[in-house]
Amino acid sequence: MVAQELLGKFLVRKIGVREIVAKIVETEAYDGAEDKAAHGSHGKTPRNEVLFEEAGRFYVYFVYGMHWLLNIVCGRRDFPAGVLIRGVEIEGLRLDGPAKLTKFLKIDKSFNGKLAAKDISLWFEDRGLKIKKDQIASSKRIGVDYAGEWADKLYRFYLKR
DNA sequence: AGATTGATCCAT
DNA sequence: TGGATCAATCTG
Repeated sequence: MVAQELLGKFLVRKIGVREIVAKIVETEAYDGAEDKAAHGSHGKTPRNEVLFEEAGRFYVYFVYGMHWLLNIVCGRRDFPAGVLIRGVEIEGLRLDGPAKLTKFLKIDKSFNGKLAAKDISLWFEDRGLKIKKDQIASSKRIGVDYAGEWADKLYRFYLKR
């Protein structure tokens, strides 16, 4: 599952001459049109159409009138699966909360639909950090109580401290 | 626990 | 057109 593989990988954001390297420490998986908690479960709309694209693109959307959330699309084409980046660690500073990291990294809708790559100053790196299975914990996803049985799935993954 | 905030969606 | 909803955060 992609959500677990992303833990321990690095998200790199270049702002001007400065590169911010953020270790991914918390993710949530949203798995296809069947997942009632996922945006893709209500069909394709202008807002979520990026989710239906191929893997490797960013899906950035706005909620609660003030927060940008960063997702990476990881399903095949026309299968709306994505991983929400919920937490990162930057030089020992832990940013827990999906809107905190987007604010810190200056991520907004201009990244929506873009492929992760250096030419948009936002990309992933595998720096060879090995994550053992027993360092990964899982739990129910946050804020999706309305999703019925899907709200109880253990689709949230994070590195133990 | 409540206020905040605005894009989006669905019902009038 | 209008009101409810929402993958969140802050303050107290």
